[in-house]
Amino acid sequence: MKKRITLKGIANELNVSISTVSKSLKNSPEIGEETRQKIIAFAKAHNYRPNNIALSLKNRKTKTIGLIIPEIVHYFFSNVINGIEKFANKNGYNVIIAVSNESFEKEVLNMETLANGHIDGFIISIAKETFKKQDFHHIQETIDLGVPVVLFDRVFNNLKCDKVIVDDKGGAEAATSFLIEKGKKNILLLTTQDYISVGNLRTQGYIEALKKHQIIPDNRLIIKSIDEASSEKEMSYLEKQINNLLNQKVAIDGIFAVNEIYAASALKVLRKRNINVPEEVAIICFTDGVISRYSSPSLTTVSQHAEEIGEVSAKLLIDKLTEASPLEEHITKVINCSIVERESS
Amino acid sequence: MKKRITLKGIANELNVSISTVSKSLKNSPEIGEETRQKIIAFAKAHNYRPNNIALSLKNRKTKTIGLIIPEIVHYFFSNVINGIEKFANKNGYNVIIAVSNESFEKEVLNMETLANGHIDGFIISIAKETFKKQDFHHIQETIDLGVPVVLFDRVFNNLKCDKVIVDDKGGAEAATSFLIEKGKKNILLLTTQDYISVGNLRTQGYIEALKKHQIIPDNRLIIKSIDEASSEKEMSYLEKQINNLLNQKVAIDGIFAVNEIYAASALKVLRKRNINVPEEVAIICFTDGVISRYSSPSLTTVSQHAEEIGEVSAKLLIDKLTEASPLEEHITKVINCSIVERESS
DNA sequence: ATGAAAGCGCTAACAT
DNA sequence: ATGTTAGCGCTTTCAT
Repeated sequence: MKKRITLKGIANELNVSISTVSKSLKNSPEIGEETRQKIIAFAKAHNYRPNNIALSLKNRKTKTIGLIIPEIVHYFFSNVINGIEKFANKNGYNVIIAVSNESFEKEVLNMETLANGHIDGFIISIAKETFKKQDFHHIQETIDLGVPVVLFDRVFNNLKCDKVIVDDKGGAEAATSFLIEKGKKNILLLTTQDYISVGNLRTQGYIEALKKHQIIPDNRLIIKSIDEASSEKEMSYLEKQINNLLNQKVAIDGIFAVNEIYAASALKVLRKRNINVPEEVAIICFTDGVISRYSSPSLTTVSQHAEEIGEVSAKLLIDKLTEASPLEEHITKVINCSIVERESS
Repeated sequence: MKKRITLKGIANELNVSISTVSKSLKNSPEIGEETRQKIIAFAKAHNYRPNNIALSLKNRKTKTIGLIIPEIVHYFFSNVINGIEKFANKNGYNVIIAVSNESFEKEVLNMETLANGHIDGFIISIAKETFKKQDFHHIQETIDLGVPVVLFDRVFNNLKCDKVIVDDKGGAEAATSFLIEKGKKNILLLTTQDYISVGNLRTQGYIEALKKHQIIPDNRLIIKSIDEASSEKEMSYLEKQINNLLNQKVAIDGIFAVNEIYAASALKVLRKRNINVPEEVAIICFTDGVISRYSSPSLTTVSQHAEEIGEVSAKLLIDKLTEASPLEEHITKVINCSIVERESS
């Protein structure tokens, strides 16, 4: 276990001053050719690596980005991370991840620990609990301190910072229209309660699409899930609701689900009832994840381009960090959705 | 945008020395009650936060863990991250993530950037390409430098460090036995080529289980997938093979797949042929992920306890960092698998 | 061409 | 009880 060599170490070994070593390794023309070569050779031989911490202390730059997300075991978020990581690395930045686990307290704590010198800027997707509390002081304070912040997906409009959001309403409208254009008329919507903003937006998109096609929305065809902790419970609730509807002989020839899991629930019911997908009922859902890809039949989805969201977020932040973009101006990028067609439609 | 206040700033404002401030904030009894209170109050009012970077430079400790994984958009790995993150946070550590993307070069690069002061230790799952090259010098050098390393899942035995591995063989044996004990006799194995170590181990476990139950392994019942870049190609290859087998009227009443995707392929074929699961054919597979949970029928799986793997890895590393465990001794923890029963069996 | 010294923010041993 | 100082590793300005 040899210790990592420092400038001082090299200077001592070679009987020169620390600054001579520093300059040589930076190929400063100030230093004589011979000395420089000698120092460079020695440094290479001893595998010298500058201590980034020391650099950070001097530069006030850590070249790392703090990422705070509600959860990590999630197709959307892990893809966003991927996008951020890719772009950041390409630009010499590291990414340090903290998971809020949808908790306000953990979000605040995470920001505090990272804010003190560890990171140059934040990329955040706000926890559900924070929305419920409507308490964004921790983010506001960070911004006030001059630390650049980029919000993605779960954003709060009153915060003055860059934002990257998904065109949820537009995507939902496109999805619904897609089914209508396939000749479907009675489209069941599986969505969340209205206070969940993405669910709400997607519901709006669904209604918009119906109206555009002169279809009158039918309340019986809108099922709003309960907000259960466990997705198992949500699933069984939805299954029951769908079964009820079918038992009442309500005609359904299409289903638009605001996420994969809701679509999976529908698929389960249809399969048990021997209803053919897509011949009798076509399905489309949000989130282009593994469930959609590997279910049978595979599901047509609305892709949110999670990786792109990550890349764009990282770009916005790094532009601020490198002052490529003015610190006081803030933009909101809307990432469009696109439909990925598969067997279920 | 007020600047973050430092000890020096406080000292100046209050006309005391920096060390008086430092000591006060640490509640040192050396300092007089009155001065201390005054300083503490001032610090609080100005929202003083110590600069962690400066601390790191002094302590030679960054309180952050470097995590290097092959990919992040992956149920297993994202669960491991979750486990690491949880345990690390609880113990005051941050996690900085770098993705090798299965590339040797990126793995080496990632380690280099993080090794220079950023992190106290590494947790690594080795990239496929690194195994192909059999070049582990970057990890060896890190260990030689005295930086603790913990390897998980994809480990290389010759490296002297702590390791956390999955009991792949045991899990496969249990899975196969599980089907046998359900009365299944003709169990199809869907596995990878032998050079993929986990696939290989799981194949061994399958054969072991058959032997233990006096069943002679039948080569026709072992399908080894091709090693394609795209899982779509793999899927269609597997589907074709399974169809062939069924066309030849080879009897099959159980399927053991070494991962969810292979099981999903099988499910697809069976559904198209109207073969009932689990009545006619029971299915079990490795990886207790979302595909298994939300497919219909849902799949019985072998859970690898990814989160536990993460927690144990983090614990091993932090024990080394805090010298709770001797630096020169290395242990290998084997995490057992367990079966999660669902509809497919 | 080379080196000394200050300073980034903090701690701690050592004065006073 | 409070202050001075050195030092963590490095950069940079200002001597020599």
